[in-house]
Amino acid sequence: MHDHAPDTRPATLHARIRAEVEARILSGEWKPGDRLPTETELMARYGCSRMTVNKAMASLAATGLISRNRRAGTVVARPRMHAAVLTIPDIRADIEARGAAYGYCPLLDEMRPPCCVHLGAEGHHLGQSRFVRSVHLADGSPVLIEDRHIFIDAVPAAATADFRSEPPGPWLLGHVPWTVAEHRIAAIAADAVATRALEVDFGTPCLLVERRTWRGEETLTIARQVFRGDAFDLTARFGPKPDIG
Amino acid sequence: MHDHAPDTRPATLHARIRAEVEARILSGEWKPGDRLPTETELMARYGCSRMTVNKAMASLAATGLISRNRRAGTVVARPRMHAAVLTIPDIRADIEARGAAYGYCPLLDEMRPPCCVHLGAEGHHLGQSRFVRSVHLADGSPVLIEDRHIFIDAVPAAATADFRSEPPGPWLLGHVPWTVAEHRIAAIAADAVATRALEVDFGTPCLLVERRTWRGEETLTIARQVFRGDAFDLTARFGPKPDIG
DNA sequence: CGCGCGATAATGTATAGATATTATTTGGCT
DNA sequence: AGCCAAATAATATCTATACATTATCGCGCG
Repeated sequence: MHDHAPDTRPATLHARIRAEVEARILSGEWKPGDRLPTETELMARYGCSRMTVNKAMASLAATGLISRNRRAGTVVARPRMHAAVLTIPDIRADIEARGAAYGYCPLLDEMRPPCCVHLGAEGHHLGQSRFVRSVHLADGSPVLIEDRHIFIDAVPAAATADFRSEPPGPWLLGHVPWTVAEHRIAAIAADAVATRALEVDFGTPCLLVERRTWRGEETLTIARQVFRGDAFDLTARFGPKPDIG
Repeated sequence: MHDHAPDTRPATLHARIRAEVEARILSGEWKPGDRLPTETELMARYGCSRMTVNKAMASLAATGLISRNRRAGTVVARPRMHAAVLTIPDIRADIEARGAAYGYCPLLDEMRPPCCVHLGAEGHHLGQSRFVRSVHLADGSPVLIEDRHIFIDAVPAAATADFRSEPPGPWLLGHVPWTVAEHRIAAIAADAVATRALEVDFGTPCLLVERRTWRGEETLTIARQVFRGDAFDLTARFGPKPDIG
């Protein structure tokens, strides 16, 4: 019987070196703290130039699987579970992936006067904002209520954008380059607004995602999304696996 | 007045090239879809070798800020907010960071017979497990209840470990190399167990984090953590910024 | 013994070239 | 026009070498 399994070995040399070193670490053959071969040794073992070895090892170091130090050499890093890749839900794609029909329904759309938020010690002036409250539906039943502020000083085009059929989230993603986003995730009880909009009982547990997006120092938008607790959850996956570099 | 601001410009050439290209993208000067200079052009502009330019650009491509194609050239990628770095709470550090005293109290500790979980289509046999239910406290008041299974086949040492004073989480991190972890985050209502252990009313919204950790194909441990909704939340930050490569 | 200082071993960066790969363009043939 | 093949332009990879940087080692001196 022929072996029809796909050849998963990377085609390029540096990727192959990386994969093999990675495999030895993940299999436990090389344990955390163990010293691994020097670039010169690997260069001899694979019969390639040091630059190629370096590329492979630098990539492993970037993912945090190994730790490299001049003169001291390279060691297998101690596993730390401090960060994970969180998949931000693309609401529409998520809903459609379950085979449900996506719906969007704006409830409020108005200009709000300049306001201040307090971040730590200092207040931050944010200027006038466009405020849109909307509900996202799966097969007609509400799943998410979103309160979004878009700050006009930072995103002038938002003053005239049409959010009657397109939600502000995708519009922003397509129009505005951003640099940093921060999310806060919490469990809250449905308040009066959420109770009505999501058609749940008062006090029902809901997942709250507060997202704030910046470009440089400038706040572009703040979104407050309340998901029906029974309808949505987030998943995050972390491993040294994802190909970086 | 002297400028005492730290020189944030990267010292190395490829990092400088990357930073400058990145800055032009983030400032909006080069917009999504725009074609950017070829490696040969950048090489001339910076008076360096093509390898150096390549390193800078490959790194930007790795973070997803640009998209590169042979022959077609390099273009600014459309911003996608699909992933973020989620800081996994180190409960103890978190509690102590707020100036509270950390406490740990195991409630149950027993061996459980082999069990099966169903993942998608196929059932997965997991074998015998050690089960530890514990409460984590801040200044004496409960903040988190954790149900943890550790599978003996995968982690034999767990059979004899002492979890009376050290929680299983840190013990595992220190003893067992893992490769992949997956988290599911949801909002749930406090059930009977949580109500008692967390000293909250029945039905109170709580943040649920289910964590499953593998080494290769082998499941090492499954943890189900229920946080008091009013006491804890998670934050995730994402930007193209973090230095990779 | 302990301290400092130079040698050394490892990684980090950069260069100039070569070859490989791949998508596009172009030109020729029907 | 339409289609296939060759030229081409861009990135991708690799080599061999050089020099820079830095933590550690080991030796000599007080």
